[in-house]
Amino acid sequence: MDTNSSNFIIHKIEDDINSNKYSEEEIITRFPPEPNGFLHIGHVKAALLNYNIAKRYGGDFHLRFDDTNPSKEEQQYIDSIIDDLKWLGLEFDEPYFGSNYFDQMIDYARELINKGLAYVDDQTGEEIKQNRGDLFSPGKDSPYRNRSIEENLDLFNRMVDGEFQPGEKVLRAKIDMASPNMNLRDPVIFRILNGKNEHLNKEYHVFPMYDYAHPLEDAIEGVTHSLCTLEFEDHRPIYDWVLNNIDDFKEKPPVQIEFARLELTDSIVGKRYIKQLVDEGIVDGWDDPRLVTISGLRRRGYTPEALQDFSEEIGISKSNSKVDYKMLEHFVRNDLKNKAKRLNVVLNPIKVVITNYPDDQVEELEIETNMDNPEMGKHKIPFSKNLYIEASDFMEEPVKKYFRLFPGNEVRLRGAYFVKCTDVIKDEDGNIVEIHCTYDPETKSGSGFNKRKVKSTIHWVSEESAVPIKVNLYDNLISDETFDSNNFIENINPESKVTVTAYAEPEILNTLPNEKIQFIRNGYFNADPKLFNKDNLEFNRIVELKSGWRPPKKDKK
RNA sequence: AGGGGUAUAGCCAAGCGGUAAGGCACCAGAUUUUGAUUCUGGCAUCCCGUAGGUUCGAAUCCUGCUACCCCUGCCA
Repeated sequence: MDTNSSNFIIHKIEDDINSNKYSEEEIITRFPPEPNGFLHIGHVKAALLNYNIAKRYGGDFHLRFDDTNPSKEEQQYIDSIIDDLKWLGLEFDEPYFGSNYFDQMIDYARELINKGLAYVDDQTGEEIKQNRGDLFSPGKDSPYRNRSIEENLDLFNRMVDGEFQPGEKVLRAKIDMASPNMNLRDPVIFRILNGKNEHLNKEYHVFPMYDYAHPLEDAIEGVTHSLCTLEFEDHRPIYDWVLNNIDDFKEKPPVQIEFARLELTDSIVGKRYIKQLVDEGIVDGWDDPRLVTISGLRRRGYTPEALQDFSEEIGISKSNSKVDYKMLEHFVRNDLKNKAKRLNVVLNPIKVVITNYPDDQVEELEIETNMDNPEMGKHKIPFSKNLYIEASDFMEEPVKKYFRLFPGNEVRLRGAYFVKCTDVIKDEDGNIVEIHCTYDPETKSGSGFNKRKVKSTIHWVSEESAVPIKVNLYDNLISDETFDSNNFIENINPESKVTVTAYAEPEILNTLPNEKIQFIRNGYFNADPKLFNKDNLEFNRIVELKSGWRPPKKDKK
């Protein structure tokens, strides 16, 4: 299944299986997003990691919404997360919700109070902060730290009942105000928020904090291995503390294992930053094709297979790293090369006239839809006297090693004939208006002609039958060097999206929404399902083709 | 009285005491009706952040050092 199987996480799990702590089928993993935004490529890595581990052992995988902060969470995010994960290819039962366990969490808090391990603190937020100390000096005990169990219980019950205002009181774990680990300096475990839990449709006056809620959510669901990102390493002691102090779970608590989050060059990964782009209207929405959100990548035309392969290949480790964006692009190309229709589409046209071709003749030529995948069959393409070719496929004064069209040179028109450039027609300002060529009827595609060879094949469309289409050419939103978390918005590439009108062969009219098409020599494109309409076709470029040759830079003086 | 992590090629990443997998990128060549794809070869020649140590043998074990990342929300 997964090739990169021998990593440190698998080792730990395998140890647990070999020592009979768990049988293979008992392994349960979970992917726990907070529903406060859309999923992105980083979540793909995390979700797939958890999912593939559960699959590997025949255990269970849970999608669980970590919805402990009602002020940030919205139904639209829950919906999108489910949709995106299903699209990615994950299969799971009804999602779990952390908020379903609020009543149990409140009960467990009473257990902690009864054990003298939690207390109600009346300090203000500012006082708590002051007394926490800092990285180099210990904190000070709260004056309320030694209240009696009875008083704590009474106060907590009144918090739960809604007798107090937000900020008035919190419930804290009684651990160690002098711990070198800040997370252990009596962390707040319940705060007062007079919010309605939308999902449960029930009023709550206290909401649990992540550090308290997460281990309990895992334990309640029977999760065995709780995989999270590196920044939670310092939280592992509190994770363990909570479970070791609750009788129901102290026997066989889940273990937290951390791995490095995904970073990608030339892109903005990170919900916080993506949300800012969306909120400020810099992109069109969470599914803007320039974003590395799952929905953005999907709209751009990326496939689930490509994301899965990518995710597999980047591996899992604990070192902070930044994966080259080219790696992602490689896996879409790789997935699409045998799936996409390959059509002649001219992005930047220049007119060609075949001077020795009959004026009104139109030939219906047959052309393979994907030369590397004969199963995709053939389709018809009309050929006539007046054509468009790609401007970059012609050079009036060719540079060395240029073997496309130039005066006196002969090339093949893909699926048609050899043509030789005889003339270049210009207007009074010296701009090229059209290129005149002659064709050789003997060289018709498929005729087996082999008396002479050409060094290049170029794509074309006939002027009369060309279908104008709208094409969005995307570039990265930002370059790796310009990413600065404080003011990255200033460095957004204004040309990250450029829309051009292109000319396509008529076969494009048989395109379906979301279908992938390779525009010969111009890369892979996706029929944007959101903008798709038969009278006004719009495509997004997924990724460019690799090019063994690029036109030389404009003369640098 | 700070604590917790991580260092293997341009970028990811295997490796778990027996003599540096794989992928991306890149380079060279072959095939090619897309300068794509495909194929072949080359890409860490006393080397695994660094300095020592243990060992017949070290990227793997030990010690010191250095660099980078995370932590002082009633966010997750």
